[in-house]
Amino acid sequence: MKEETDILYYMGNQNENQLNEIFHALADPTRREIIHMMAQKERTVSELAEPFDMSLAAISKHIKVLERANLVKRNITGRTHICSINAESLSRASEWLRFYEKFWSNRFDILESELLKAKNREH
Amino acid sequence: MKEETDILYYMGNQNENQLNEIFHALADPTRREIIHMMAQKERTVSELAEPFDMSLAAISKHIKVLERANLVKRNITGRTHICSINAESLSRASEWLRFYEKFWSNRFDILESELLKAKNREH
DNA sequence: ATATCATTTAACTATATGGTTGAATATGAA
DNA sequence: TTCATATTCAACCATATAGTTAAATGATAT
Repeated sequence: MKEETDILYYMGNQNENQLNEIFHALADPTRREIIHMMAQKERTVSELAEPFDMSLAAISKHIKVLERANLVKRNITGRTHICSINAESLSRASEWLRFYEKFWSNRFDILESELLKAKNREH
Repeated sequence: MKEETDILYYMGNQNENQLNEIFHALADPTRREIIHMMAQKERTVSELAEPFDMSLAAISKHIKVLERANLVKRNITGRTHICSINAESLSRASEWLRFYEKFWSNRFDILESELLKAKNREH
């Protein structure tokens, strides 16, 4: 039986796969910079490519990785593709992290209160 | 000149490298499960390896990746290595994500209030 | 119709990753 | 000392990743 605290159970497997892709997408500094650019406003592919010393094809691939992770959505109008952040995926990763941050710090709170109780019993 | 909103500037380069490693470490489901186990209590390497259908050496490598990302710290006592979460790195990644979550949703708030103003002017 | 612009696709390369097995290291116990 | 335990290290393999260049697709503009 899984415990209530088992985030893996709570989240299910599809979500697990999505986390793989989200974190993998975020692990590349070029892709994070792309997200940074999109955070301010939507951008076309060539706008996103401009600051990088890298082929358009390479950026195209990076965007695809972000898309696969659902971090970016693309709006095709004519020949230009306009990319924007999908914050839902950002928050999925964010939630995962906050869960463990909190879990771990709770552990210390509990530890601390146990120590306190023990200390009180000494007297 | 960088803007105040430029988290990359604010964070510096060392931090950037750490983010690469943190997100990369988190992109693997085995490593996330290892973190999950450690969230409850500290664990030895073999304890961490036990639930996986994988060699100890493989888990040893996974732990090393987590260590390199500063997500895990190791306490060697005799021949057993006790691993625990280092929440500081978790929160570094968490901060990064929250920054962009917030940034993006602010963007919509601003957009919305602009639309509202525009609407009011119509009357 | 043709040239140009925005972007993707395909084929290829080098390197990184995640796993394996077998040997090495180092501590603990008999 | 000898044997077992906990863990790492080294060499290897298959696959994935991040980049390249050149060609293909598809929409605009002339």
